[in-house]
Amino acid sequence: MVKATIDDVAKLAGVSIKTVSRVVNREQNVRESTRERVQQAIAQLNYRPNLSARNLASQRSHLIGLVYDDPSAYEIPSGGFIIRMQQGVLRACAAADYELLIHPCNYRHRNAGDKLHALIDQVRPDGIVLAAPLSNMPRIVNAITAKGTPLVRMSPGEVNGDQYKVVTNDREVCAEMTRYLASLGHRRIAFVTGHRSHKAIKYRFLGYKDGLEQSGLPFSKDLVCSGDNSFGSGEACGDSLLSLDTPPTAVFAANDDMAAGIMRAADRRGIDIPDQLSVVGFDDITLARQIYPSLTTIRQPLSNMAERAAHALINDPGDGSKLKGTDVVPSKLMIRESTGPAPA
Amino acid sequence: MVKATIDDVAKLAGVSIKTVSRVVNREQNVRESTRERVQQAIAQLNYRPNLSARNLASQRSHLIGLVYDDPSAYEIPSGGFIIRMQQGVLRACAAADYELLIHPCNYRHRNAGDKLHALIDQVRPDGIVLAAPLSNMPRIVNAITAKGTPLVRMSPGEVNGDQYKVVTNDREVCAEMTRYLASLGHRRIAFVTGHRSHKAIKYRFLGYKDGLEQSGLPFSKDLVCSGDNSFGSGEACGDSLLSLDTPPTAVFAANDDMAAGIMRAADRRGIDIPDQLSVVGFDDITLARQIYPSLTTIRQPLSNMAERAAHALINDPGDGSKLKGTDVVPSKLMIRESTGPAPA
DNA sequence: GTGAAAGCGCTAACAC
DNA sequence: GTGTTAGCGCTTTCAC
Repeated sequence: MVKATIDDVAKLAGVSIKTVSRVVNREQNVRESTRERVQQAIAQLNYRPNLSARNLASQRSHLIGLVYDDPSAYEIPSGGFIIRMQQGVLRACAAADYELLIHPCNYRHRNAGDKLHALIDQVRPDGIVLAAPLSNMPRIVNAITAKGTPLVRMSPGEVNGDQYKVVTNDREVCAEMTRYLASLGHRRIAFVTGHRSHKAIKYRFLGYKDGLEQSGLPFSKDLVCSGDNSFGSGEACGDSLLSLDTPPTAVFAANDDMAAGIMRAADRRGIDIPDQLSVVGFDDITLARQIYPSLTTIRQPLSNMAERAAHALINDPGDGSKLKGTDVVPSKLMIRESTGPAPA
Repeated sequence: MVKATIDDVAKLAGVSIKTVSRVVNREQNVRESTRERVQQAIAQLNYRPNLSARNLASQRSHLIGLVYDDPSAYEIPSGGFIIRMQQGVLRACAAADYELLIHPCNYRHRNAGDKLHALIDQVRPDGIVLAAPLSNMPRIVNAITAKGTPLVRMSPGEVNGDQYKVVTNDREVCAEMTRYLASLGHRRIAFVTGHRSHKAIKYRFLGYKDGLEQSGLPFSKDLVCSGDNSFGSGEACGDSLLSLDTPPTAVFAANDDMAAGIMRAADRRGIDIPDQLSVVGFDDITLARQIYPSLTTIRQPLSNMAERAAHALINDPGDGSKLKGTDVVPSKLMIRESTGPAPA
């Protein structure tokens, strides 16, 4: 099957290639009858513009790059997080005839920036969606912006500048979850923090403190344990929190993987969830609905966030006028089976 | 930052652009001293060839497409499966300066083939890795081969023709797992089948039957339940199997998601795993290690399979001589906590 | 409204 | 070994 080119279409429609180009690119100034004739020729020949030629001539690639922390760097990559971002970006791409290129990036490597440059120079994506925690790492962000590639950051934590970013209401929703636990009668609510390099996760901790205060509960350092977002670190924190002289009756983990680890640690000790211990997480990954009891958590609208990010990139007129400001997509509580009234 | 072109490099190195091209493409017939001079110029200008120009001129894109069943089509996409394939393909790509384009495809849609054509015509990937179950659907396979794009199929089930394919030893390893259960004293071993559209999964069922026979156990239709690969269908099958007058003491599910569903159904009924019921799955997704008790399963080397598939595509000389035959990457048992001796 | 001509940055074929 | 010359298929001036 030989490919039809713009010349074939032009010949069949009896117009110049420029006119075909106009129709394909939906430009103004084409008579309706001409447009129809060209459309017909396109359909008949099953013509589709060659991306490379288009890119070469126009300096656009119709490709979006999604860059995220390389899951191979982790022992047990859960993946649900990544899949959901991909789905969001893919929705935006599908709607605009873009394709998606994925590029995991291991920020621990010296040459992470070089690899990004290779991506940008060779493929020239029209824009890059950068996921947390890479989105808060100046080295990574600069590697991209230095090349002038339009960039949207997801959950970058605190940021300077008015570059467009898509975030969620980490702090507010975590305060809400903490108040929910307090409303169930819990007075000793522990918190398991996330990875240091992930700035946005710090807001979850702040939200937890807000929630305690709003509920009139004291904050205690003893009830805070440092995790690194992994299932294993959740297990370890669970062990240490449950070994306390007066253990907590509820544990709030900064993500679901750690919450699952905590549940596992409780299971091992024969502690019943939710009768003796309530556990909550953040993200609402697939696992949250598959473990038993199912996990009360906070649904982060990752796929919507990613979709909005990609959408902004795709619809940027080129002067960057759309790529400013902050887009807040709210998260919400998902109450399931892992939480219940505080034990008497 | 203005991009350096091949002309800039040629000028700086004092050679023609063709020589630069030769160096970049590692062709023969360049004097070592010349090569070095060019390399230096490349480094100095931080030159990287423009993919689009290269593609346009050479008809190669340095892009690999990974096409798989669209997870958005499922209520709870588990994703671990997809992530692992992506990781494998990405390893092969990274080693060869290729980038990866992902293209979920919903075979239930009428226009699935059209979307694939759009991908192929516009982007012109140098090859496509096609995952199961799409790899056993003639409509999808033909949509790709009709365009002449090199294709590697993963786990296509029975196939005609000698097109290169990467598979695992489903049947043999499932027989092995069944024998393992029998060796634990189980005599009533149930099987939960996978989705009809997924041909390779049928081999798992055949392996189960082989294993029964090899262990001298009778096959009974009553102990077979039809699932569709989803967690929910596993739960449903678990319910129905555990309601039998003489329920099985072990259940073998054709994938991990369903095994997790079965565990959940058992949990609900207060049936202890593994003391009263052994459960095993297939795939070894992340979940297998995160549920409690952890799941005994079969580790499918998805990422290796995908890597081999992409590697073959990338290193295909163009005449398709490498893209023949079948590559069998063996799976292996992962014995964990969800299996134990049959109850007395 | 439409078309002609000139590239975009690279590789391929063929000269030297 | 190295350089020259044509394109690859499209978009972009700028004419008409």
